[in-house]
Amino acid sequence: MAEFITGMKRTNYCTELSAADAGKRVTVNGWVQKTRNLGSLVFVDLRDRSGIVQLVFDSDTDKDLFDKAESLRAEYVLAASGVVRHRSPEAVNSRMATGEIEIAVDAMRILNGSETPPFHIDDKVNVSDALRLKYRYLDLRRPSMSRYIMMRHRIVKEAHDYFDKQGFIEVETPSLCKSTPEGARDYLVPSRVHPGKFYALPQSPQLFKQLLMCAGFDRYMQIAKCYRDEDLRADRQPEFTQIDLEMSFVDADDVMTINEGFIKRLFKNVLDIDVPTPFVRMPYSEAMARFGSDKPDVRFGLELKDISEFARGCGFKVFSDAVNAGGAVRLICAPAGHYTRKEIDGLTEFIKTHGGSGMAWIALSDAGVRSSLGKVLTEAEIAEIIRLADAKAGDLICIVCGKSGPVYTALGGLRCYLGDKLGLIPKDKFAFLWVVDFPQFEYSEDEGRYVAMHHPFTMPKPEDIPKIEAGDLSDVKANAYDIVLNGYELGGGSIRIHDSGLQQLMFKALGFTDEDARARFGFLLEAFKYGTPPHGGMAYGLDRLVMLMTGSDNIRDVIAFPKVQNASDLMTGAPDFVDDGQLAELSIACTEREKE
RNA sequence: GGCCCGGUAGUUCAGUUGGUUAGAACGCUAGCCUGUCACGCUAGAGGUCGUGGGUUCGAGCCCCAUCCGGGUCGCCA
Repeated sequence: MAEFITGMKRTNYCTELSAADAGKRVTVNGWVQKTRNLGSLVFVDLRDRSGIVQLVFDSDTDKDLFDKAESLRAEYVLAASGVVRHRSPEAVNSRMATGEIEIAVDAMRILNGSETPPFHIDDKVNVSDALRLKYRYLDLRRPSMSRYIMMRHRIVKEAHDYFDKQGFIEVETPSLCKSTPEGARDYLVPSRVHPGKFYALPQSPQLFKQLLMCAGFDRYMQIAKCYRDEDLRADRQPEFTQIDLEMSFVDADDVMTINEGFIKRLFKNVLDIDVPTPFVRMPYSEAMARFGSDKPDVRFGLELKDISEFARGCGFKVFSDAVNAGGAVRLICAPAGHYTRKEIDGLTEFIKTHGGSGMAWIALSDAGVRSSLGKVLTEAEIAEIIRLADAKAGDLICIVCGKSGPVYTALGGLRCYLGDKLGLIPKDKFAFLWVVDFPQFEYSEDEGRYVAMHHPFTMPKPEDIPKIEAGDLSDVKANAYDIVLNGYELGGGSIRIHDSGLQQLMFKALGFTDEDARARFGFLLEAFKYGTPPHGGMAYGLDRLVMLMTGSDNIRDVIAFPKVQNASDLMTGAPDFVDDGQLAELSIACTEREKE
């Protein structure tokens, strides 16, 4: 039977205690990490969120209390009082923060028992993700996990503090919104009082923050929950958090500069790392050409090279056809290594699963040049590729051809894969940059029209507005910027359109009829009539930011209660069926469901 | 929607060409132990081999389907 805590509340967290506290009587509250029973001497490692301290019960301990100590099991919840004392020199544990001391317990209450947990609460223990997530509250007791969650708190606090100092005001925006047409799939919420109508959960507070600028708040920020009903990834959850901000009377430089200040302060205060500013600002076209990605990891080289001009006239029809069809032939040159045929085949397989149709290769081994192109190109042509690739003995040239986009995807992916595999990536480095000058539009094969690359409220570069008016959307640049860290898109933003005429032109360019535009965004166009200031902003993916700052490789680790790949919650079982009465109330027809 | 990897004790895993009673470590239970901190020693319990079919004299192993978990491409304005 559980005992009460009355009179035995914590005086200190476990790791607050040190040799300086010797002789002091303290009370600690926490969980039993481990007991070591040596017969007439019992040690208990007690854990709270700060860490571990050792409790001792020995021959001086009252008999009943000693028996109680012997009955303790892992994860029992204790309140223990006693005197802090030095350990004898040979008993000091230098691997432990509190290894110089222990608490000689003279009073203890068992506040709760515990069944043997399904896995040991310890960072050293490997446990499957599924089990960890089913018992997330136990997983979160592990020191590394609790450290992640506590660091997340500090990061959020830094964001609040910094932007507050810069004059930003936090405003909450609605979770029950109007469904937006373009972009990600919405999570829908049925309305009870409006049969057949639905709210959508916000993909971002985009329009609300623009309207806050219209309202004159000038500088807004919010830690905002966002929802996108798309498939998950290691760095993507359906429900995620943004550090969202918007500013009036600014241009893109102002937004970038104030955010460089944020990153600088954040990394200094949380990780004690000095991030040099300003960040490199790299045009989108350069990022793609050099790294095959709009979120390049610039911690290492292994850059792409374009050999389309050579390929156009070469003897290999697959290459020349690709170029003449408007595509490209590009390569990366992997540094000296011993590339076996099996490894090369593995790389080819990688290319095929990352959008490429195949991979040609040239290996410069000591024994001579081996190549998949030996039968289709002359020796001189192969020598020319080697020259263009600037390849040296031992290098492996990987060549991919086809439509430009897939070639970038495949080689950009291969670049990161090889960079990691060859150990070229300095793991302790944080390499920030801005990617700027994004295209305003991209052509969607699926929809057979141009769609907004960022979103339809993004300001085009002023000099490109005539192109939109002329109906040529192929080469319009946006006044947009992404902040990129180590190959991850950490956030992005833009200067927004604040003029109703220009906004209407954008909607028209995107193929919305006037009725469409009015039905979906009439409130925005309406607002633009009443003196909306020029404005712009950005949003960070907070979860990704925390993931990168903690050095974790999975976004689930920095979210207290995340979802698994099929977007379900293994702990609560969400989503789940609801009863027919609930559905009826929402005017939703009952569908066939599998009965157990 | 496609592709790849995985599912064996509470946990992490091993399990040979399909062949007797499916193993190890840790954990758990009981006993012993005064300086442990990966405590030690002794003994013990613990298995629907994800699930359902099939092939076979015989299936953890082979085949088919399916569920679950992970990664990824598409997707993510």
